[in-house]
Amino acid sequence: MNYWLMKSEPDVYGWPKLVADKRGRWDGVRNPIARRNLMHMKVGDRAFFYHSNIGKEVVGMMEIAREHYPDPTDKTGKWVAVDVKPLAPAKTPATLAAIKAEPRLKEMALVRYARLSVQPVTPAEWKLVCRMAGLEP
DNA sequence: GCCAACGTTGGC
DNA sequence: GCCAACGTTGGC
Repeated sequence: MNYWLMKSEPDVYGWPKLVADKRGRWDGVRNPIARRNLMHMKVGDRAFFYHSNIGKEVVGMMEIAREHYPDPTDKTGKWVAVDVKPLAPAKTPATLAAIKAEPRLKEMALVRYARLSVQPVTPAEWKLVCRMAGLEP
């Protein structure tokens, strides 16, 4: 199983909306590296939901529910979307500040490539962030 | 194919 | 609101 982190601005599409919807489409990604990551996702992979801009914290855990398919919001046919399902909310959201303060998370893509909206997470990083967020890994 | 100008993301 | 980092565009 692979682990990921996906960012969304909560005032555009936030965790509570995904929970209410029970399932969501992760679309609108327009960055080649993020696209490559989307294309590597398999059903059953886990992903953190990160609130960018407002909150700046990991607020929950999701599961990939459908592998990549053409993004319906994209006319060019170049970009892809995946479907996600919420699994569990963070009991104590893991903030960017806390993640940056943890030396073992120095190499995390969230820290190193701040602008990448879909990023891989290593198993070690996954465990640590889960612990910080009060999530079952 | 290079690179300057410009646009966007996202933290602060 | 600012700006650093980075991606994209377009002239050459």
